[in-house]
Amino acid sequence: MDQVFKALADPSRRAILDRLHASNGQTLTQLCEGMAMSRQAVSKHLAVLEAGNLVVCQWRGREKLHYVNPVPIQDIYDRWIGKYERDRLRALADLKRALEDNRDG
Amino acid sequence: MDQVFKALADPSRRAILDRLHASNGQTLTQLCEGMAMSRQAVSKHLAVLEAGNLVVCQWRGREKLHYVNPVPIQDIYDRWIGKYERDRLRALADLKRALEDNRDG
DNA sequence: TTGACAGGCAACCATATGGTTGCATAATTC
DNA sequence: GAATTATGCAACCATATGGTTGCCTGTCAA
Repeated sequence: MDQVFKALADPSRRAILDRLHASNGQTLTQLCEGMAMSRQAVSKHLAVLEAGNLVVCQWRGREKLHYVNPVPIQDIYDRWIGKYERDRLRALADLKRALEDNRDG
Repeated sequence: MDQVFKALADPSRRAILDRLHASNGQTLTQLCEGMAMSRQAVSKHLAVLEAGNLVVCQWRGREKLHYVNPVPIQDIYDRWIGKYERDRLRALADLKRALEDNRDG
């Protein structure tokens, strides 16, 4: 779980995920196009995404195809975001009450 | 948005959010209890959470009360995770097909 | 009014991170 | 089989990050 959050923390990696989301199964070279950094840098980012299981690879000859794996993102929602969403109104009410208490006192 | 992801990337900060989620409106000193690090470290983490607007503060005398703000988390879901969730089945189908194509070829 | 308490600021440190370059290896293609 | 293409590995570098310690300020209570 930590590796997923870590992987998502970098904007370049989120950009890579977005590109794969737009067109799944791209090679490293394809992903490098228009990425304003060296192939090695992109490769490292992909390694981090793989470590977080956000991207899954498939070798075809000398090409490495990259696919988005949506499962960890779903997990983050289920185990983490959903929990906060559920109590969203309560949290906002807490904030509001704190502000009001302060105004009164 | 980037600051929100950055804030969520650290396990200590997620722990702080969880503690506030369990009991909202805690002071710095309260949050430090059982946190295996100095007050300054916790204070820095809270500053990062505030920068990402995940935590909102309210001064009461010499005490600083901390409240979870659920809005950025909701935003992440709306603008980011939801997008991937929507195409989850398609992405999984992509993966499956890639594996099968490889098996055939 | 003096001491204790809650918190902030600044300097410092070790390690993690994001990036680079150079070279090596495996698969194509001519 | 030789050149090209796709990728990996390793060393290196600057900066970001997470942590510490020491000291300062403001508030509350005896």
